[in-house]
Amino acid sequence: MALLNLLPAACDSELRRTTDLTHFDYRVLANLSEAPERTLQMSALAERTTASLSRLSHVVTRLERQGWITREVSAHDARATNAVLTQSGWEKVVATAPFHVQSVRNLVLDALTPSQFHQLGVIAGKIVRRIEERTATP
Amino acid sequence: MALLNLLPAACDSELRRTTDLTHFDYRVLANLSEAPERTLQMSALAERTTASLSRLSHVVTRLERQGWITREVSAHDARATNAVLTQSGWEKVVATAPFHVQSVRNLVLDALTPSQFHQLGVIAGKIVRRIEERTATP
DNA sequence: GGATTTTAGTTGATACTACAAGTAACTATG
DNA sequence: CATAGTTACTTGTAGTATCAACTAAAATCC
Repeated sequence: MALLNLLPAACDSELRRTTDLTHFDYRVLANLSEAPERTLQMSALAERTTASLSRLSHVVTRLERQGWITREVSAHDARATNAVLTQSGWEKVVATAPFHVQSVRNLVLDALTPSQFHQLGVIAGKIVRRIEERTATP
Repeated sequence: MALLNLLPAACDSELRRTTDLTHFDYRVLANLSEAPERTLQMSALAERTTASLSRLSHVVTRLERQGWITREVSAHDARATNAVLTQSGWEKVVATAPFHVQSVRNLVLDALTPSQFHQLGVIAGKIVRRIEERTATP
């Protein structure tokens, strides 16, 4: 429980002191930056960041106001909205990435042996799958 | 990251559907219920729940309004405030505990082998200590 | 081919959290 | 013994998250 309490807060504050992004904001931008055309449909982006569509929508609205993302209606499906990373958003990601990498390295990687780090991945995966099972069929 | 996103939310919602407590609320009440005289100084309670004093103060205010906790000034140090679990608060913990236990069992314990569960404890401990080091001396 | 359901996303109210500033009591120091 | 500093906690504010309700487009079903 201490881990769940402290680690998100720590990830956030290390990032926010230096840049002005939430850790979640960063993940949204980073995911877009890696996508083809720097574009992802909202649903796809929500899945990759494990966020609700509602939460994502609010956050994208904010990031859009800051000029890092734009929205456009999908050509194939008029219900769908694509989030597109702007040039300015791309530059933001590039500028922020080193800080993010270092905070993760400091907080997690350096604290563990390589084997423990691997184990953590396996364990987290199992728990996450468990949660997804349970929330899929209530 | 998915773990950090999903697990707290999952812990919360399983508990909130059935009872009307946040997972953090529960931890506050549970810690008090295990303390001698069902009483803890705010600072001590904050440390046990790994929360800031500010956060705790807000939450205790709410729990106090619901009649589960009362505050009293410490006899030894007039700066210090003790949080005391009321009878009604005690009953709330007793009523809630089974749900809490089962949700943790479902979400975490059942997903892992005993050895993995142990490893998770070790790994979480190392990361938490790391965070505490880093936030102690900035 | 029109009615119903599902999917995709948005929005507004409410509630929680974090940060910063403030108060009051205690301690140490010259 | 006054005063400077620390400790313990509270409170206001502003930003985020969550939930429920809503709109609109697409798919499905007689």
